[in-house]
Amino acid sequence: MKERRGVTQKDIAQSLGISRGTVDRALHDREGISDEVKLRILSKAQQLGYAPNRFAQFLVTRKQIEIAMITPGDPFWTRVHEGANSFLSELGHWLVQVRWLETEVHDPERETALFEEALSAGVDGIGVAPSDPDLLAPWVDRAVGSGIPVVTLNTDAPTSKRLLFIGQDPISAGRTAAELLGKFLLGRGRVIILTGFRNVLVHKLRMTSFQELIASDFPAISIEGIYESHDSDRDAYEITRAAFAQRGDIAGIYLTTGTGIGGVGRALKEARRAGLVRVVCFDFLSDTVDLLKEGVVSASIGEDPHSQGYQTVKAIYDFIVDGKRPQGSFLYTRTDIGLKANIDLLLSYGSRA
Amino acid sequence: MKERRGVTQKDIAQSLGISRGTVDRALHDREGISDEVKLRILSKAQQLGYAPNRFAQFLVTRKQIEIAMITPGDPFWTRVHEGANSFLSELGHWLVQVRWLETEVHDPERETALFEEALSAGVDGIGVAPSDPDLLAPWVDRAVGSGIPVVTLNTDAPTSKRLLFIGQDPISAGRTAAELLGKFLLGRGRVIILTGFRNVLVHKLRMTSFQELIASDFPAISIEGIYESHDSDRDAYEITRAAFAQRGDIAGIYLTTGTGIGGVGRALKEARRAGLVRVVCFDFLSDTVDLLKEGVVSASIGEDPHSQGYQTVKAIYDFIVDGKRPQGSFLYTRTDIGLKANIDLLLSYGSRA
DNA sequence: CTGAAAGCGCTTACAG
DNA sequence: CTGAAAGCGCTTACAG
Repeated sequence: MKERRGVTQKDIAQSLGISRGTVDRALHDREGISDEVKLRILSKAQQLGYAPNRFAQFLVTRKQIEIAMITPGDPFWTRVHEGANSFLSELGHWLVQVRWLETEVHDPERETALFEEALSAGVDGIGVAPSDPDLLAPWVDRAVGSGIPVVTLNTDAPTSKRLLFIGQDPISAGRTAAELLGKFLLGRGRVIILTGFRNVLVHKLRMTSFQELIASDFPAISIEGIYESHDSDRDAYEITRAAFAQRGDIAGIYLTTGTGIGGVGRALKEARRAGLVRVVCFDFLSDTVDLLKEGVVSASIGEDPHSQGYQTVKAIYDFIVDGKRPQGSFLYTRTDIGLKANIDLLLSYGSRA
Repeated sequence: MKERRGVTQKDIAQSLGISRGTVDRALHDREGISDEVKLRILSKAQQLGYAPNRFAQFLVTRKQIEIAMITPGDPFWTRVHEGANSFLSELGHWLVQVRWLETEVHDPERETALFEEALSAGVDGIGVAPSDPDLLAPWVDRAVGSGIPVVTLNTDAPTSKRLLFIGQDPISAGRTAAELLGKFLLGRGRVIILTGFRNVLVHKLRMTSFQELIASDFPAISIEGIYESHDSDRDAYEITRAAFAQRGDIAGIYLTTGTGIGGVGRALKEARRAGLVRVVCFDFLSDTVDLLKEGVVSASIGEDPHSQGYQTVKAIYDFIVDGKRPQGSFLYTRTDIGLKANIDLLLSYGSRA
């Protein structure tokens, strides 16, 4: 092993014949230093290629950043948590602490209450998956206004002043689903769409981008119906059952969400169409994984929850410690494609990436 | 921001009424300490929940690990390098330095020479992608024997004493390819296989696992021929051209490698079969990306080069600093599926994950 | 075998 | 506005 030796404040002080305290003041823009001396120090620092020794800094300040993560707690979010933790390597845990505040899946009131709790606890940054973006936006703006960076993950609050959104690009996601289903159907046949809620932006975008790509690249595929599953297995079951009762020649099903697939699968099995109808949906929750392995779901599209957690903590950390702003205001995670043959690998990998 | 305060050596020393130097000796198994005192110190440390302050440690020792990475330098490997660098976050660069030693794509002599160079330069760990595993194995064993951990990435040297192999599981990869092509062909039709070299283990495994899954899950698909492309565009072109001259009803092509796809594409275009024949291949090199976007390649399977670099450095670091051995002796990266609709996202993502 | 002291590079009071 | 000193938690010689 080698020894690392860089330029120190002491080096700068000596080469200028001044004290080390003054050098520190200049470097950190602290009070009580003349402009002239400051300028000389800064240019000398640049000339020598000074870089602060982070280890010495952290040793003396012992400052620990606290980041609040406000998200639901179901299995999907467990993987987000794992991702956040993996940013905090052995060293990272000294620098950053994550405070998990668990909401229910759709409980905007609780969410704002937790947001308020985080602020009053004095956290240094917040990651949140807004279930009601408009309701949360003023809270986000308040935090950002007082210097607390907020990153939205998984779902955005686009009208707010959040630093960054991290999650899937619903348009790419819908196009990927369309390309898959189009290719699985050899470019022809009848398809139905089950969307979660028509007025949820992400569901809408996953749907319209799907329709557009089908129309342009697979004109011989017809979309026979669009239904709201309300993210419920029961509704998805009824819809699928009714659709097959009405016409038996449906060749493909596109479900814009990760929930409700259990109902689709049950209806297909009952209609003896499981494995014959091509089904494309989202996420790798346990129902989906089971149905992939049974051959009932042809493919499912992931949104890389692990990376959503990792990148959220990283973005907040970089902003607080280095004042680094992200490149754009969106960071899109990848659209992983899960098949029967690769789903186990995709799942096992997340926990250690 | 909060202040972090943990248990220190000083705390242990005071509570035992001894000096701090002695505590340090016990904690690090250094010479010159009685067993009795050592035991008392260790149990007190445990009792208080002592954890060394890494920042103080690194500040005083200023030890920097040097890891040699011996790999080719083409675009694929650039992404491996990016992955390795991303492990070295701002803090990591103080702790670890990576020395890149660039080989040619298939030059075993140069590889062993570079391996020797790394050893005599006194590096602390080595990552290598062996082009001739048997030739390199004794060198690997020599390094490991003298305490220098070696990780193979992308290609393995299974008979050697390497700490870990990081790369794609060729069997999962072949099965994923088979499932894709099988589904794209609706389970029937004639397929040809182009493999790189029959005697390269990875190519062989990607081929046989493909054949097995086709035979079991898609019995109506017939494999009409198996050819060696020698990883060359020219050979791949000739093979494809000849195959289509012989019989025009080939519905699918499986290429077990990432090189040679340019030749396949050219032959398909000339035969006016581009976009009609389903093609599945590997990696996301520029030819492949272009052909995906043109619709000539239906899907390509990636091996996550970014993560191969990241995990290699991480495994070596963990071993050297914490003595941590990996769980198993294989770490399989994920088999990303690239389509026209998601390929840009997959590529852009690597550079920032 | 054990202790006391110096020093890694920085920040933070405290003097002047 | 500037300097001298103490101290963060550790390791490393140097005494005893």
